[in-house]
Amino acid sequence: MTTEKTIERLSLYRRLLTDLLARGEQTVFSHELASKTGVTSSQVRRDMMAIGCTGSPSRGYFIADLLENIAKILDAQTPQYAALVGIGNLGRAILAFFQGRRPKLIIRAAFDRDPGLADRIIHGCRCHPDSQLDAIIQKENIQIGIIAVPAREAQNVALKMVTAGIKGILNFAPIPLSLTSGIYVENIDLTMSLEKVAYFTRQNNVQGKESDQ
Amino acid sequence: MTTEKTIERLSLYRRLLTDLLARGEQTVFSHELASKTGVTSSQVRRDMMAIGCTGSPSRGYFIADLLENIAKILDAQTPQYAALVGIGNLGRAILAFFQGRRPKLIIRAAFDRDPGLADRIIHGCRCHPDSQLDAIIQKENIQIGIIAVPAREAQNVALKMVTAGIKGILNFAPIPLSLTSGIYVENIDLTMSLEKVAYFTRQNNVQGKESDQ
DNA sequence: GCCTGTGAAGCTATTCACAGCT
DNA sequence: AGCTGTGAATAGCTTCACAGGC
Repeated sequence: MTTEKTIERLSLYRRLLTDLLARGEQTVFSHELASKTGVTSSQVRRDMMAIGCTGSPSRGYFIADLLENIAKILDAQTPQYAALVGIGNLGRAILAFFQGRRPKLIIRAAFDRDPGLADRIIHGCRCHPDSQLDAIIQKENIQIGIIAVPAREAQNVALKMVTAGIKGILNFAPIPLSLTSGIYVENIDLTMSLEKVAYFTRQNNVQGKESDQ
Repeated sequence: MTTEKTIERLSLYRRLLTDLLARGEQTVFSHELASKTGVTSSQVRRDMMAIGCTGSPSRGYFIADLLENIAKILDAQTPQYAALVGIGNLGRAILAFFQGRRPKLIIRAAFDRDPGLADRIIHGCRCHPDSQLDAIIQKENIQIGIIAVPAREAQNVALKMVTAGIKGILNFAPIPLSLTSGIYVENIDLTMSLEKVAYFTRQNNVQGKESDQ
């Protein structure tokens, strides 16, 4: 099975490979991809194996082939839709990030408590008042939720999402959500990440721990 | 030694524990903390062991004791300063998140290419033009950098940070930075995270993989 | 009886090391 | 000579399971 860590690396490889292809490269060796992404070349070869790609000792891997196989794993056949809740600075940043990036993964609706935002279009995504969350998620067949509201509202929003039929959540609120199992939750916790950097920066100063990637 | 994963959980525990303490709780059992954070109770006990906390079978752990020991690990003795580069939506969201959250971890300066922002104060943090990056990082003894600029500028900003003396970086740009070793880099890659959620949401639908935390 | 503390076991992820190919 | 593909080894992380204490 394709594990969580592998999926993360595939997403990373894809960006690098897309770039290489755009520059006219046709093939790539495992050690090249490795040094650009900060993993080892064995790791790259293992990952290529996992997605059923095969290279040749003389040329390495065909970039187009890799991209095709990565897409087969990462992209849905039919488009997947996501809904964002919380159109503050963070929400807008997220919309900007994804705008038209992946044809098979689209943020189709955004919600906010502030009714003043209703019907505005931000980075190509239509805004709605909170109250329509349930109806629109169901009507538009949205399966992914993105939570970008303050901590105290997050649990509540998550429950509403699940009720509306959402199956996976990307949560930016710095609290663990408690939901019925069967819902995939990915947490991005900015506070935690900064504390982590602060910690390892100190260790660095003291004892010279190596950089990652 | 205290590993990366442990540090992440400690940050999480701390938030939960702060909350519990504020509600008047004095003690907590490993399984309570476990269910609130989505880890197992063995894991909690292991982590408590790692930070030198000890509980009693009848009462569990003293919350105040845990918080003190967690702070001993996560917080610096003297304040640590961070600098943010890129005051767009993402940058502002980050500033809002951290404003006064941790007395020992302060975003002391923000930089942007847009000179129109110079000398404004956003969420308590003073903005500066790009050109002063080097001087201010050195003068203010800033050791942590936060990169919230578009992908194409990130590598360049990172190099400038390192030249100015920064030792750890929190990178939001969706490309791996290549830096001299000895600099700790933590990447937060929004595109990757959303692709990951999309992937596991699909798997969920197909075969019922369990939710994490 | 229900908890903590922890050695031992089990899992997962990564790296080693080398046979085989070109 | 330098690369891929991969079994075997290693390292890292989590859970099991149970002794010991309240």
